[in-house]
Amino acid sequence: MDNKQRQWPLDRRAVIKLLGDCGIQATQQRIDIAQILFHQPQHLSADQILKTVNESRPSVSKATVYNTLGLFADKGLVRQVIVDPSRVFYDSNTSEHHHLYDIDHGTLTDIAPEQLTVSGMPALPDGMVTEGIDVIIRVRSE
Amino acid sequence: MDNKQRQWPLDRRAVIKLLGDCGIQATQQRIDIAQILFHQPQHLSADQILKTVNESRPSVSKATVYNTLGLFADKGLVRQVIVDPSRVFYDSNTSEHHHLYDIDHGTLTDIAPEQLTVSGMPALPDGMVTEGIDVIIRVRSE
DNA sequence: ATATTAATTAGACTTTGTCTAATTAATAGG
DNA sequence: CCTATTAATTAGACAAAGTCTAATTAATAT
Ligand SMILES: [Mn+2]
Ligand SMILES: [Mn+2]
Ligand SMILES: [Zn+2]
Ligand SMILES: [Zn+2]
Repeated sequence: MDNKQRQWPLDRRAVIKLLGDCGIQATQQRIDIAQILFHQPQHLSADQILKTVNESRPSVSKATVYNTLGLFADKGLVRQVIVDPSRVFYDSNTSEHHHLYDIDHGTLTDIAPEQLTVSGMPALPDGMVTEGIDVIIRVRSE
Repeated sequence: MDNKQRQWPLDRRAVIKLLGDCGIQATQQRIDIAQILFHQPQHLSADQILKTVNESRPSVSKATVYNTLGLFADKGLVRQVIVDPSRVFYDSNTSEHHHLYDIDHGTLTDIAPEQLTVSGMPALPDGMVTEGIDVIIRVRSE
C-alpha cells in the first residue's frame, strides 16, 4: 500500500478515504486527529495533538489520542520519530527522509533524502528484519 | 580533550585519572558508577546502572545516578543514545560509531564507522552548530 | 581543626504514557 | 428501521522515567 500524500492539506473527505483504505474505521475522533496531522507535513507530539484537537470544545480523550496515534503508526499512516527522551513525535510525512533536530528549541526539520545518503548497510544477523533507518542531525542554536 | 578509552576494563585507578582529567571530582559514588560503565564498551540505562551499583549493598541514590550520568554526558565521557521512547541509554564508547537497535529485545549493538557512511551533510542555518549525527538501524527479530 | 564549598540523599513531584472497567457509538442482519 | 453484537471511547487510576528541593554529609582549603 502506497501512502504518499501529495496534496496538503487533506480535507475531511480525503482523510476518511485514507482511513478506509487502511482498514481503519473512520470515527469522529480519528477523523479529527487525522485532519490535524494531515493538514501539512509536520512533526507533532501526542500532547500537542491532544491540545489542538480540544481547543474549541473538549471532544477527544487522552486515551483516544494515544490509541489513535498508536494505530496510525501501526498502519503506516504516520511515523514515530524518536529524538527527544521526553516525548515521541509523530510525522505525517511517511515518505523517506531524514531529520535535523534542534536540541535547544525541540524542533524537528526534514532533510530531503537526496541531500543525505547512507551507504553500506551492514548484513543483518539471521532472522532480523530492517524496520527503518533513522538519520538524525543534532544541532544546538542558542 | 581526547577521551578514547582503549584498554577495557578501566580499573579504579584509571577511572580516577579519567575523572580528574575531565575536571570531575572523584567521589566514591562517581567512581563506582564510572567503573560499571567503563568495564567494557556498552549501552546501559540509568535504571540498570542504579541496580548494578547497589547490588551488593545500597550505596548510591537514584538522584546521584542521574546527576552523575548527566555530568558524564556533559563532559563527553559518555554518549546518550536516544532510540527508545521509554529510556535513555548511556554509551561508554564515545568514539564515532553507529547503532543497530533491536526493537523487540531492546538491545543496542554498535556498527563500526567504516561499515556505514553518511554523505552530504546539508549546510546548516546561521548560528546552528552540529552536536552530532546519529544513525540508527531499527530491526525486529521475533 | 575549622570554615567553606561541593556532592549526596530521601522523597515529593512532574510528565509521558498505559491500563481497566464502564459507557457509548458503529455496524450488520432481520 | 430496530435490535444484537462488536468496536471505540472515556475517566481516572496507575506506572515508569526523570527532576527538584531542602537537609545532610563529604571533600577541600586554610
Ligand atoms: Mn508533550
Ligand atoms: Mn530503565
Ligand atoms: Zn519528518
Ligand atoms: Zn554504541
